[in-house]
Amino acid sequence: MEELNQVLTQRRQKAQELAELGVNLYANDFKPAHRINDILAKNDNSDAPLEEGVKSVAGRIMALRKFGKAAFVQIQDETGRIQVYVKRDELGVEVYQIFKKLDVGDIVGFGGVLFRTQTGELTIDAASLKPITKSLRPLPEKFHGLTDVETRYRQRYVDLIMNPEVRDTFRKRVEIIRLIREFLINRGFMEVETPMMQAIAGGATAKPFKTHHNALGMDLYLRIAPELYLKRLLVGGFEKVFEINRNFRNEGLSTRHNPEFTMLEFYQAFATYEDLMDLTEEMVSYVAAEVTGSMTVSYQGQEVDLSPPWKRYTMDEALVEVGGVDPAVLADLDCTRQFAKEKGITLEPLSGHGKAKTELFELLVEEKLINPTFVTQYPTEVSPLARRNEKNPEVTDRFELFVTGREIANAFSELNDPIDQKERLTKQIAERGNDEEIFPEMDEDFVRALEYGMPPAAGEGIGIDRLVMLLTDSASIRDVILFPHLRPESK
RNA sequence: GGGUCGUUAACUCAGUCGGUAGAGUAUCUGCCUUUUAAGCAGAGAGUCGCGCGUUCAAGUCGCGCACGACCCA
Repeated sequence: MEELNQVLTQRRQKAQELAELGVNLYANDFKPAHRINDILAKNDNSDAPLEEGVKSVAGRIMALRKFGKAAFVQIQDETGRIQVYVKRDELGVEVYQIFKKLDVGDIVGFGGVLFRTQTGELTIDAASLKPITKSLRPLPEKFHGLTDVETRYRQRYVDLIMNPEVRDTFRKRVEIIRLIREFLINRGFMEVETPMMQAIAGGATAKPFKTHHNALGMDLYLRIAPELYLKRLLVGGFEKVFEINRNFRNEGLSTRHNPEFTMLEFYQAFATYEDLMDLTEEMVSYVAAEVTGSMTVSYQGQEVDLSPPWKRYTMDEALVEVGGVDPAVLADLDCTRQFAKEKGITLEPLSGHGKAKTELFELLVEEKLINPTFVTQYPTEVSPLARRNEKNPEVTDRFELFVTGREIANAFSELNDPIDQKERLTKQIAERGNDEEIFPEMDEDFVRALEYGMPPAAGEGIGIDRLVMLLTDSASIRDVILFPHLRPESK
């Protein structure tokens, strides 16, 4: 138990004194009839007469300016803040006695009629007062608020009380997800739920979290991707499915990585990756316009234009046009490898042309793609689950979407040839066989599903956290996750 | 994993050359019935992240650790 300092002790004493005055410190019998923002909105014209009648609101005291026998109180509910004017002569001596023991941070209810102060501020003239919840801890200072990022993440509840822009970011996050759902459902997609705990962590290459099921006596992994299950649903005959849910990857934390993060994955039968480029353009620009009211967003000082159509490059085109690479270098494997080496890239002896190009792309091109850009024709070598291009089997019918230099989406026409798929998975497993933190295993059931026949389809994953970062101008993924992972507090 | 920076009152921050710690807000007391970071007068409040070392003396210098931020891998 934390030792009580002076301030905490005084709060507890006040709470005791209020209790002795007959106040229920944690009452739950006050039903506010109005929300603060509604009152503000309906009375925002300073020339028009104010609404008549008693308003009742409940919220947290955020500021308290006390005079001898009167006071101005700022109270905040979920929707906003309003000022309340409290007078001893109106409330009566006994109620005012109780009022004087209230603190910033307490939750109270007020009833009264509206008026404007001499400076024109809309104010409730309190006729009644109801203490609802006593706060035993002081809020941060009123001018600077709470700025310490560690405390903001560890005590998000205080962050949310103090920082309206943080509340706004998380409202936008919810809205973005709602709009995506609506968009997909309106186009005939069905939202599904697939296992978060999987016996084989497939669908991506990443280190999984391991857990154990006692009754079954077996290890399970938290999923790194839902992909292989969503494809099983295509086999089952559902033609347009999506899932918005958490993936878990047992890797480092950074401004762009949280061990659990939210992915949208969707799959559409009889569609190609080109269809998904159109859909993605439409969906993201629609969501952006709805959430921000504009097709251009400012991200960390950069202007980003989201209006469609978006630029589309093949990887080779992007290397030449954006990365400034000589086309002759890309034409020949040895030239490409040599060029990559000059750029400081170390390649495994067995890695081929595609791997070299992808490394060069990451180094020379990615960070330059500020406005939304689709990059297509990813090498087959780095795309184990994607369908080969009919004309050039070295590349796949795949794209990634980049905005502000970051990957936002990854999509491809899905490989549905079970023989090819099994070979590629076998190769992939062999390649990562030495990493003890990855648990490679052939998903025989997935291959069996493909053997029944999966309709041709295209699928896509969109990192929701990164999309929310873009649309809320947030520098860190921790600013768009309510409770980001941190190390335990020391002590 | 490496580098840089940070950690001082509940919050936001100062702290000089190493000499036993300061401000504003918040809190407490008194005055104050239209304030807007309300005002005036007074008071209390600190394990200077943790540990070890150097020194007569450490918030300050050194080393280690913890937590966080940013950059790099």
